[in-house]
Amino acid sequence: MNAVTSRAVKTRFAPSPTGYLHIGGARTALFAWAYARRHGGKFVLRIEDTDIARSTPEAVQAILDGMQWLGLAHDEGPYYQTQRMMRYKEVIGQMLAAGTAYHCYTSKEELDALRAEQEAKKEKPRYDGRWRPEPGKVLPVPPSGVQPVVRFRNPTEGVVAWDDQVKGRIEIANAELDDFIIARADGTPTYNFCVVVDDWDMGITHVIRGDDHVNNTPRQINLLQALGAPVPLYGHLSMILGDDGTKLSKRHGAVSVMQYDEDGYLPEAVLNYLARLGWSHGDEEIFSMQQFIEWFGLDHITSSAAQFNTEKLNWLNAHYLKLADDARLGQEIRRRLVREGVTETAVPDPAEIAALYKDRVANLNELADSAHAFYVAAHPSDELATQHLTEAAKAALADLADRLGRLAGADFVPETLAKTLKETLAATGLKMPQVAIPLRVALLGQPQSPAIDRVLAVLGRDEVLRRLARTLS
RNA sequence: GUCCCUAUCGUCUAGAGGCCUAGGACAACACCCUUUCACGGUGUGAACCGGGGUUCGAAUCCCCGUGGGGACGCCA
Repeated sequence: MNAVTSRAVKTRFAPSPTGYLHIGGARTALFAWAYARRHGGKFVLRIEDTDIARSTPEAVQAILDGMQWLGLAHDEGPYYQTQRMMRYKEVIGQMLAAGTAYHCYTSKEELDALRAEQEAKKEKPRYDGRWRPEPGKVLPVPPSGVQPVVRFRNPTEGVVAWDDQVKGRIEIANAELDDFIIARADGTPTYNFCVVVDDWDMGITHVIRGDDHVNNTPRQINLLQALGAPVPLYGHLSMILGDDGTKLSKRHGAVSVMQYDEDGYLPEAVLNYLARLGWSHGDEEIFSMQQFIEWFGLDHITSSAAQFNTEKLNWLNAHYLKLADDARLGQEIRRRLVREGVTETAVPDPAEIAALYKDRVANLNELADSAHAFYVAAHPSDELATQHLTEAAKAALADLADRLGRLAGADFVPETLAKTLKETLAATGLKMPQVAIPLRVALLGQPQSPAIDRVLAVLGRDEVLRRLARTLS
């Protein structure tokens, strides 16, 4: 057991605040979080905001909001890289003194020229080491008035290798790497350097991150070794593709996790979906986060990219909706109706409507839409009215209204209502659908609804009679 | 161009050399249930990228193609 694995597990999620928390970031966070929970370790949130031009406080807040909505609580942080500049400068100073880093005076223009030249020769563009000190090598004279960058003195021979916890062993020749910049001319440190110092200082044992960082890993390992720091274990998660199989972008798919809230998804459904995207535990499809934590491990993570499938998310959402507490759903209905300007939602209790509809809708917005007609009487379209509210139907509704009017409010329970309905059927000689469908149109403005006796019960005596009277007048 | 990763039903995946006539789930379709529409239940169709090896035996191991993705920044 090496120095890293003998330490208590500590993972991190390290987004850069240049936008919202999207679905790919959310899954990375979920896996890192679950791994820490699984092993009784700690989960760190670190905001990588060294790109001051692109980082915004709004984006930081958006990430925090997304994490909170998903319930992925961190144990440490959030740390901000912009608040750790002193530490980075200190380490850069040490590396310069130790000779593991050096000043480079090559200008951007010279670098561009070098790159163009290499590309013309079909070579991999890389820094040529012109300012790299070597024994016996005479360095150029530093041009006056030029602020140098600091470059890492990367090993030139051998290979960097690590056993990726999801992809298996990966080896990269040092010859493929160049002396990358760790501090810009203005003195600010760059990404690969900050990550290394942070992972070291924060005692990160398992770096679980996106696939796009595989190429950074050998550089980071070399840096860690130059610093004499322990090398954490790495696990690289493959990316999530959009619904259409192409890379997620803002044009399609790469929406904020908060958009899922907006679209009526339950966080537990999104979490379950994400957990199952690129990870599996046999045939298990539906499980709680508690169960997920027990099962989760870095083995059984798929190493190829996964395509996002909204249909399956919808299915999971519908499932969790059926399980959800009525009062909670009532709150969600209320929240959405208020947004549409429907503020009178005391009677009927939205929780009762939720109970009526939750096993027939796929998301909270559909639930709220269904509830809408209970608070705001909807006039059926002319088409529906001519089709369903025929003279015969109206006669039956009149008969029913008369019978319902004789019931007390307390008698408005499904059993009694079903019995009353049958009395009307007997009196008119009609079949159930011939009365129930016009009744739905009259009450809710649409020909489909849950069991009509339950709808009548939830709507209540006064409202039912009022709406029937309006239809019959 | 160079380097790295990757490849099972339309989609997410199971599969660790014989348990595979390739399993589950979403979606699709059919039927059943039904007071409408849903929900639900039952069932059907649907895949190992191609070519070479290794082996008594390959979806599984190796190599080569091909497809897909990523990286090659004084971005993160």
